[in-house]
Amino acid sequence: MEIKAPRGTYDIMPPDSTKWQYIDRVLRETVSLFGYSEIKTPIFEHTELFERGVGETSDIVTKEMYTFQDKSKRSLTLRPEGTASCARALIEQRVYGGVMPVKWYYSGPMFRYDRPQTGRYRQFYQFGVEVFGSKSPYVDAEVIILLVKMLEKLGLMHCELHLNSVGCPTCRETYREKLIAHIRPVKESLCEDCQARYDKNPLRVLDCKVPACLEAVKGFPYIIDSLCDDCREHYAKVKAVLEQMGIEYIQDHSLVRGLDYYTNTAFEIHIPSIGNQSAVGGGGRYDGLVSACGGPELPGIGFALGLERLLLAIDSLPGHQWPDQRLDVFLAVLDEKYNSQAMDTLDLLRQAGFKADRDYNNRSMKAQMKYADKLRARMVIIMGEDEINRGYYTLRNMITGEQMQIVQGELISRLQEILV
RNA sequence: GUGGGUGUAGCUCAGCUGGCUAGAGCACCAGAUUGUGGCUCUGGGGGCCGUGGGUUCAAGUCCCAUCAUCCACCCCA
Repeated sequence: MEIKAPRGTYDIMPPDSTKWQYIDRVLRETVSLFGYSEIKTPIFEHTELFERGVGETSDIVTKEMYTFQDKSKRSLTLRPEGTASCARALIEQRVYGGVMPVKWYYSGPMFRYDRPQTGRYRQFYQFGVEVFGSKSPYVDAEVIILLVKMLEKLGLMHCELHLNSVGCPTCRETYREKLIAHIRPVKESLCEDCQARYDKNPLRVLDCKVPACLEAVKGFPYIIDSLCDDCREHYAKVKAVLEQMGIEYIQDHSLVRGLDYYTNTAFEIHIPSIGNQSAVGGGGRYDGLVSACGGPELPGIGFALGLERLLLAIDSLPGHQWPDQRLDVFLAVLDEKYNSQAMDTLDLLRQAGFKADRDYNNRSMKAQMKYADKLRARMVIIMGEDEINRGYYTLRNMITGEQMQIVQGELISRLQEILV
């Protein structure tokens, strides 16, 4: 019986792994420019952290978590997202006692028991940022600017930024009443799920895609018209800064985040060309999170990018070329008896900073040339009987086909001339 | 959790209404070129036809189940 990777998981293999390295590198460089530092948290946490931090009524907590008991009967859960762990670390390490705000980023696997689909897996990869300790709308704007910049650096210039404000608990309550009043007369025509949402979390009726529901809620009141003075001002400032920076956005009145701790600014980035799972990134402000996790009242804001979806989006870019992986030098060794010289030469090449490799399977010259071609070597050094006896190297340029003989002492300097 | 599609060589797939030793292209290995890659030609290795059961003289082909995978809903990144 062959053992396979569990449902919804997959291996990232060469050559694809270089794409992942590339994406991760570009994202890290970009957040670093904005002053963010990396945080690495455990991949599993106490289940209670996610129940409190993500929201007990959310779909993630109620049906998508990988929860298990360890040998001491602790209930642990593989992290379904990154924000709760950041909040926990902030509290546990007493970071809030220091310089504010703190700006963190993380990158790694998350786990949700979902039905796998295009751009959706049970173990998937997210890259996220969090800022704790500032209420400034400029921080909201900076985070969104950063998000757009990260996508631009990956060549994703044409993304849809959806923006909304979900207000604070006070204005959300006012809005909730207005919305309920609007929906009540048409409640019977809603889908089953929405009838349940009507009682528990009516805001979520707004992002239901069932045609009957879309029709029923038509003309619904907008939450941004119910915001209190503070929230309205905050939102206006965020939008003003985005406009100043030339970032276009779509006011999306039905953008309601699924996680309970979000306040004020909410945003999502969509790339429609990758299909129905088009949200590549999303986030918002969560001023209630840290206290909900048992810490002090401390504002926060952040977002996460789905790396599988980013990769899909980059792949769908017309004419996009991933950076290619080439070998600088391949060493063709024509007889096993030259192995010890070959290892010295390899060492020399690598010390000089060249990506160098050789054949270890005692293949024929022809097979080694083919192998060098597969490895996309730019140069091949041939070490055969004549070379060893007379103290020179034969150097073949695999791109131009030129071939030359050089004395041993000049190998590195000649390669540097050719390859740099 | 709901609905639909698909499982045949490492990969992409063909195999009509059940009927000889199951095929192609690509990839891999070797040779043509006994010290030279990409092109061409020749040859070779490699399949319990996803798994289990059933119908039949006979199943890759039909039926059931199961697993996996893909697509959509849902949810989200």
